[in-house]
Amino acid sequence: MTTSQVLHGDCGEVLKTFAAGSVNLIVTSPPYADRRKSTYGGIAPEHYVEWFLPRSAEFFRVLADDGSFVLNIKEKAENGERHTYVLELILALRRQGWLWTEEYIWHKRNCYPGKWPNRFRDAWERCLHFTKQRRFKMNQEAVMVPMGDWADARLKRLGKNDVVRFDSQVSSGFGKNIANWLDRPMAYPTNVLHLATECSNKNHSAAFPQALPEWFIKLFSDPGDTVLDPFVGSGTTLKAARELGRNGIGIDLSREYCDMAEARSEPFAYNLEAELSE
Amino acid sequence: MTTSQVLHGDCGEVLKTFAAGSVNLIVTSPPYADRRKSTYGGIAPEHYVEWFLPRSAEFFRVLADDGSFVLNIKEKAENGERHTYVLELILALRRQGWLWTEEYIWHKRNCYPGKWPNRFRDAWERCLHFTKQRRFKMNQEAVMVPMGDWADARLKRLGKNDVVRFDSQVSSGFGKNIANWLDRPMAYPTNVLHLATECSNKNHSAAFPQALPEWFIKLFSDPGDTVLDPFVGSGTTLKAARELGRNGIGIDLSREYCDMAEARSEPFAYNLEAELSE
DNA sequence: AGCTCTTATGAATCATTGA
DNA sequence: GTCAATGATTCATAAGAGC
Repeated sequence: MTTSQVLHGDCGEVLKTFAAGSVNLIVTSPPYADRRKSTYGGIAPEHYVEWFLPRSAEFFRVLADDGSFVLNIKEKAENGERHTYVLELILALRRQGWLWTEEYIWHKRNCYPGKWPNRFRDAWERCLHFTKQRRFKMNQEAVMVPMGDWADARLKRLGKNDVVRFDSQVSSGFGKNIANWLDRPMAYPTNVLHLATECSNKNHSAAFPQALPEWFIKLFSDPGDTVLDPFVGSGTTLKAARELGRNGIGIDLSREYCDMAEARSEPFAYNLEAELSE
Repeated sequence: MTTSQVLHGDCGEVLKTFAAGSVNLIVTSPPYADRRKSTYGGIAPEHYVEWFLPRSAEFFRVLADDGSFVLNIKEKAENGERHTYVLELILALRRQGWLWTEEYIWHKRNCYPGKWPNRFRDAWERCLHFTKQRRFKMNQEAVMVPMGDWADARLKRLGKNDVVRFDSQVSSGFGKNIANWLDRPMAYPTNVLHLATECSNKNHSAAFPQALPEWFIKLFSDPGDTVLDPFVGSGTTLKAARELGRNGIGIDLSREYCDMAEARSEPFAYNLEAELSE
């Protein structure tokens, strides 16, 4: 039996009540600089690192030694330039003791529209992977993908509604009907995740599609483990954790977000069937 | 009439003979840390920034005020961690006066194989875009891509040799037969470039596929402009520049690479027809 | 031509061995 | 101890053979 709980407050404070090493995986998409002004006061880019570090110190303490910390983030462009606070954050986290193990790329197929004279639409975000040790828990087989030439052969007789499309060969295989492929030869994915942003039918800004935390939860935790999202927002990470048989803990400064996350991660919520049939 | 020339020597020295502002675009893939030991002696990661900065100072001087500098690079993983010298290089280049305008992602479809306990195969590289001013030359229309639904319809009756394949919808459209699409509705690409590494039939390591410099040359220069590759290697950038009607200048420390680049960029080389029919 | 099959090979990374 | 060299692992392509 797994549990989900949502805690209200600043994760830097709330986590102080947690036992050291009590969390197996942290997956989060923190408030970006100058965003979510209502809840976090809109952290200025220049102060982002100093705002982040005391919180990541608690992440380090509560994370198990073989655990992983996955940080989904992307620097904004302002006044014609990319900000450097994410680069500085990576350097600062290493000084705090984290190992910068890998940088995964989330390639957003349908990214935000727009047109500017000096840049194209931004179609990718960083998923920074930090660990405490060089050896950590990694279930590579849990995210394997059908091999390339199968997709080739299959493509020639595809109908328009075949959901597979570009998911398979190109990338890490977030095709929804991946279960059909289990008898095919499988290959390991790469460090580029290729999936669409979720078209949110709820009335809040969808941070990331559920497939994103799902992938990392399958990869870096076992069933029965505990997954933490210290900036839980609308609760996508908790919902993914619950559906994969992991215990979920979410924290958020906003009472409104906490309520929403709790509703979505509650197994007997009124909209369970609707969600499962997605 | 455009020209191509290849100069032998260290770009930091050779460029001192160039007039300020005489180059419109710099596209290069420098030797990565600890790679290409035979020619560059394998720059150690710890000294990469100090090795790079005097050379990029010359890049800054010879680049026109509305020009661009595109740097293709990727940090290596060693002892379980990603190195940070590329992050430090970005910060150092900004201190040198460059604007870090954008970071494009080159998504390599066929990346190097391998299996390790702590990471997947690396399928992407950075294409860092630096400029001297906030307003610079950018021909967005030159790299437009056919829109999704047409590519969708087309895909259903594709033969294996139809070059389009996954290029179109997913990404920035490096399909070779883009000329066929001119009457189609077009869209602007994103900052994720999606193309395969070139399997080189020459006896040297192919740095990047020709489509990569082609894309940036079309985007950030006009016909008749001058394109510089200060680490020209096998000469892919020069070949792309010549075929797009730009003047090309290549520099390399290795006499062997210089000869190769010169042969490939020479319009009346013996293998011209073979190259054009590719 | 067009298709299928085989083979070679990469801007790689890690564990192991030996000096 | 540290450091350099070697082997194991892996898959999307191109190129070539055969039909």
